[in-house]
Amino acid sequence: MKLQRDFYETSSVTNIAKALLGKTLCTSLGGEFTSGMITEVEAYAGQNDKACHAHGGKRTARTEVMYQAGGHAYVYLCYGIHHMFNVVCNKEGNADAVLVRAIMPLEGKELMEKRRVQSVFDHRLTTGPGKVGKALGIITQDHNGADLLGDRIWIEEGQPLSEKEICATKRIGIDYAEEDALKPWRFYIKNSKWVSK
DNA sequence: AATTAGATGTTCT
DNA sequence: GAACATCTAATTA
Repeated sequence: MKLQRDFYETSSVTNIAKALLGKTLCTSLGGEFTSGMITEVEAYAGQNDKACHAHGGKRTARTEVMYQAGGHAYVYLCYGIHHMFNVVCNKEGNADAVLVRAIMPLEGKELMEKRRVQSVFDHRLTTGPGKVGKALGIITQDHNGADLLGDRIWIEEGQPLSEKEICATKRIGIDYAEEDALKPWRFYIKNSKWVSK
């Protein structure tokens, strides 16, 4: 069952981030299908969050997608190499987003391996934002702004998780964000191998 | 085992 | 030009 628009619009980013854990992220690109369970995410709270590209209500051509209604994909090219996949949250005009940092491959494992050009199949395949994008085939900005209710990229209902299985810590790689860098907005599934170390 | 360099696009100084 | 929501491979000790 594909998640509907109100899932992305009716809750706060941090709640959506937690709710996304255990769900199934699917892509069907160029006739090739892959899916994986979301095991690690980070919440970015738009205007109020210094770590977010759109903090303070800033708008650029790149961040424009984040201001759309929840349920769209924000694909961001980082360091000129890595494509990160984000889920846009909240209503149109807000710039909240959830970064998917790690998944556990379910279907299309061979395809992911091929895309990553990595011979061994272990947890390093899809643990890390740049790797997730590559494994899922999101390697261009073509998918920036894609509707998650469409048929290229979407999220389905997955494993129900209890609060006990969810762990919250501070986010990674955003030291420049001062006090916001300490916010416990990174969530992952406890006891899962499929999270970045 | 731990640190470093290098790749490289978008945005801001 | 510098910094950045990173990853890999090579080098160091």
